[in-house]
Amino acid sequence: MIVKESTLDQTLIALADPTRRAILQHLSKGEARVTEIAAPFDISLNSVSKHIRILERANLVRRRKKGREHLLSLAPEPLDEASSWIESHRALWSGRLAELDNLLGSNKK
Amino acid sequence: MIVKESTLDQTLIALADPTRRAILQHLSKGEARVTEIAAPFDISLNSVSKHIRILERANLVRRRKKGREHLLSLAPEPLDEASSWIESHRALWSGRLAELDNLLGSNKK
DNA sequence: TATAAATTCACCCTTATGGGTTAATATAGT
DNA sequence: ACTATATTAACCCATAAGGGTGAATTTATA
Repeated sequence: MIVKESTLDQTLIALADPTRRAILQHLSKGEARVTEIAAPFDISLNSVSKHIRILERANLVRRRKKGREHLLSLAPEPLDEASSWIESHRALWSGRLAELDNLLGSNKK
Repeated sequence: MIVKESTLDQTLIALADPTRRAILQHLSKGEARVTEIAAPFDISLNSVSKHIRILERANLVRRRKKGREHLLSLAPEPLDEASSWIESHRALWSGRLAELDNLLGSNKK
């Protein structure tokens, strides 16, 4: 049973797919329509549409409608949380391992 | 069809689950057995075992057997790749958005 | 108004996740 | 040799992902 489903979860899930990372990279060049985003991929427009929904769920992408076109743009804020989680743990863990290596090293007879 | 299945994918998938992040956090205090890791959770030992397998698949956790006990320990290296992907894109995107804000700001009559 | 374009919706299929339970395996200890 | 412990294996179940197709919806345009 899912209790909370944090935004961090959704962000990491969204980033854990190469197609979605490519979509984000495309959007880093500026606003784009769904069809434009889909063009480089040889999967259906529909699949791309679903990937976009997952990116929206994670608040990594925003949509604004202009007539029949849906214009997508980046919203990088969620990356802050993901980045800080990973970065803080990375620092902590590397530190602990280094410390452990020291202990083992100095115990070596 | 999955073509490559990068280590970055596996790392992000592994991190995108709160149970697995909690396991990593537990392991940051040092090597531990599967049973010890499972204790704080009210899910079955078996479920925890599966989570650990996913962490191993991402090379975030290493296992060494000592008799009937399996001792798990952290291997933080994969975090480097994840961190650098996110961090570099975060920087890029925030930059672009700031730039865009500037343009819009200066165009405002 | 009729048609074309841009998207999504509603389905289908397959595979993976995350949970469970009940064996099976391997090792420790008596 | 038994028995208990630590862990995985082999299943079952439900749900979500990731892909597809074809219809529906909305808006632009001839």
